[in-house]
Amino acid sequence: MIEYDFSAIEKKWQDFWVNNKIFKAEDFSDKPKYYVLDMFPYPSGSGLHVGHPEGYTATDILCRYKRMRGFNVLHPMGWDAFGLPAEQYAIETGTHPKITTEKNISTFKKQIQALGFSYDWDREINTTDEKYYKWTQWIFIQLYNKGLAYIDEVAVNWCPALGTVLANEEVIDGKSERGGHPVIRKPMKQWMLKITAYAERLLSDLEDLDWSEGIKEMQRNWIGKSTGAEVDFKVDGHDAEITVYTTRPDTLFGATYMVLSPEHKLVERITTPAQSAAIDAYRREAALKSDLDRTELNTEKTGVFTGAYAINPVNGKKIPIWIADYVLASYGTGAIMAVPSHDTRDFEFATKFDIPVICIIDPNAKDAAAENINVADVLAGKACWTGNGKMINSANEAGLDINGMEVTQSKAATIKWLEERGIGKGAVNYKLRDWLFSRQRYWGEPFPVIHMEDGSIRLVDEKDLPLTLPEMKEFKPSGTGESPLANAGEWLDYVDPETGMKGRRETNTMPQWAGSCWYYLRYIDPDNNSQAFDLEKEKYWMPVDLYVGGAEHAVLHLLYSRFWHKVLYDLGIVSTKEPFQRLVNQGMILGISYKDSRGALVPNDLVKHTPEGPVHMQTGEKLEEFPAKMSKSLKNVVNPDDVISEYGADSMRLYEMFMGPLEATKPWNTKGVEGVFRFLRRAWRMVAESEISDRKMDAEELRTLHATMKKVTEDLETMGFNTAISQLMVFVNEFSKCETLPREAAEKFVIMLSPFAPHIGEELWRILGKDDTIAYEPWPEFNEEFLKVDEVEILIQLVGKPKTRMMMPSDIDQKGMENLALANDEVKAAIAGKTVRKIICVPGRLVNIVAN
RNA sequence: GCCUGGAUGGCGGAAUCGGCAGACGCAACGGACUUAAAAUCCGUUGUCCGUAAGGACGUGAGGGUUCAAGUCCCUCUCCAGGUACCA
Repeated sequence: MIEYDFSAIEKKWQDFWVNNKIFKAEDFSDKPKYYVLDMFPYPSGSGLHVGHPEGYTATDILCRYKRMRGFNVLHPMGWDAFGLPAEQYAIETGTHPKITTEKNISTFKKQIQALGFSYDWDREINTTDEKYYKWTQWIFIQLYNKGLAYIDEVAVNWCPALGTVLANEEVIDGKSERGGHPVIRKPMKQWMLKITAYAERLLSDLEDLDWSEGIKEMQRNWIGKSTGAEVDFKVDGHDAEITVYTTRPDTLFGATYMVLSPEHKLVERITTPAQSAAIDAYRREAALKSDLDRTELNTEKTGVFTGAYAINPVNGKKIPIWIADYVLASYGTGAIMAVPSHDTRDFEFATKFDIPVICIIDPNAKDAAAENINVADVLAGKACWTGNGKMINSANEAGLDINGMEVTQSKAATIKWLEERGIGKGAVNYKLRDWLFSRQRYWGEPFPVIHMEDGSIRLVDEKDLPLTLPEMKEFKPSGTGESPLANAGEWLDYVDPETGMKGRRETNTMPQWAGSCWYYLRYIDPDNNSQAFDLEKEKYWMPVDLYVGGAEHAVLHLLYSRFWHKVLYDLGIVSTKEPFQRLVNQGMILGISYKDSRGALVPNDLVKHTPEGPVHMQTGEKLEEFPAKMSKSLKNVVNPDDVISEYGADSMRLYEMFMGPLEATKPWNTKGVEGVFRFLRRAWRMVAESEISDRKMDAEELRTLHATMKKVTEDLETMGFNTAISQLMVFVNEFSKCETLPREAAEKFVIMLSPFAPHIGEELWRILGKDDTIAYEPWPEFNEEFLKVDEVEILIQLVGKPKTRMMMPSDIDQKGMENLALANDEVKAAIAGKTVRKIICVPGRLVNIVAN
């Protein structure tokens, strides 16, 4: 008999799968299709961490299960390989990003293959491959032709000292992350994508998706739809109007001032000479601050009076116009009417600058009490009330009277009045902004764009794609804020072959999101050189049936790719409105960390384990164990390679799934790997090192087998991997007690184990005398018949408390249960002298006797 | 602040429709095997009281509904993720 030698077994079957293309997905098969997608990784230099294989293992188990269920499964993998780290490494070492990327991909691929995932490697894609980004560029051209791509002056984080533009996350407290140099806002010409044109569809189509409510809610918040009205205010003494957006048109009578964002285009025109110096100073200061700074310093409201007044259209009153950076240029119209009595921000501002507060809503007394707000204070303008109530002081002589109305009603009435007079209209607004689509980097897709001498923009002809990145030796920033491509020499030059007009190529590149926006479509037809993908194949495979990945992509990646997908849908080249039908986010895996009594973190290499618990190696102080994000500084990072070499890939996979529910955050505990490893060894011994017999199973064995088939099947359908594994453990615990193992039980168990631990599954299948792969064996069907028992243990409760247990026939009716229970000696003794009020019988479970 | 999750033994977690809380695994303890150890196997293990039989308590806290609540309702606390002057 052979020992369980995981390293030999795993190598053997991984080679077998790859060499025989066991997991090749077939286009247009008669079988039902099932498309399972993993979020493809950025192949970083540090290799795989234990978080990656969590989602990958879950999808792999499901794919293997679905194949056994007769599905034609598409399960591909690829590389999201453009990105900053390779470029930074290039700046430091001169190594071309292409070389770094290739090296990292090969490490990642080796690590992923060592886990035995059943990917169809013939469909591997790489976003930095010019055969791939040719089509990313092609999609950009389609976006441009549809009017969804435009150039705009947008402020970027410009760091003069580094001579480069920084991403938001590279700026900390207004300083560059590296070096701590000052960062300022500098307007630059940038490509924008008009995602806002799709805001409504991105919102409403969420409805039919099988995603967790949490993720849908995050997307809804990000899109941020609000309904209200736009209202025009005349400026006193000027031939000008200011349009404001408000969600509370009903509060117009309470508007006592108006605020423009510092960037508002009317500010210069309306500012009075006396105020202009102060206004200029304030605007200059605001321009230097990033949006982030503006919101971080949100403690004190600031602002300056322009000297001008607006006319409140409902009552003709003159109200002062201020500028303040709490009003953002990018939302709504960049101007607000301020109602300090019923908006907390306006109230703070008005209090600070002594602006009148006029109450126009009499608060609902109960609501006010619940929030500890004094109604008299609100009515006197000394407190702010944002809740419900009845309108007061809200009528004019021009036919608007909303006094006494509740909020919704008064809103509608006001909008109607404004619309009739042409001074306002109902309006909808979204927080969602257009997508800043250019980066000042080398390592990204070049835009297929030429800026011509005469100022026009020309797109590269589709037949001339891909526009490849030029070979360069230096990847340093250009120093002007442009991408390193500004130094690309001849590559930049373009001459129109017919007119001879000169042009210069776009030097921006696309962001990392671009390649990941449509990769799921390329897997469908990865080698197509005449189309992004074949339309018939797309119809066959789409949509993605299950998409699994980390929650960190909940908003941006998923929103951006949904947007591109809808554009492609409108172009008629994809057949579904949405790309990802079902989405599951795997939880984070935490490492074990330690802290001392003061709560200070202690790196794991300074911790000594004693029988009394962990202590500090140097001070001997007792430490407390707790889960924390894996990080280099805490030295609590678990490397999958180490786990695999010690316990094998099957144990690694099994443990990742056994830890807890896929979507939960859970701490890694290497002792737990040992536990599942022991289970696999027990399973090995049970099948490979004990006698397999053709004897008939007894009723109890049949029940265990069929209960296991039922539980594992149902748990796979709901992705309850941890409980499926525990049932397989129960099976092994039961059948290990048998002298000989019935052949049927052995075979069905090995089939059920194989999606979770495929290497040992294949090997045990061989040992059971089979000579084909187990990957396409039909999944075993359980039979409810065998789950039946003649007698069940019924709990007898007395007034809801467990009293005793007794056996009863399993098909007994409620009356029979009652009779048997009352005939029980213990029950008789317990209810002696008491009156039975009520008896509740739950078949198969319990009898509850209410007596006193 | 707001939105979304969550809180169950020493630890990770389990518990269809409200129906025996703690499956399965880890750790710990006891035993068998062994010269010994490892490995393996068998057993114990929610807490408290009790020699025992047995009893009381127990799913973040408090209240409620019910014959019966981890599960349903109300109030609160804490933790995680997201978001942040969005008018």
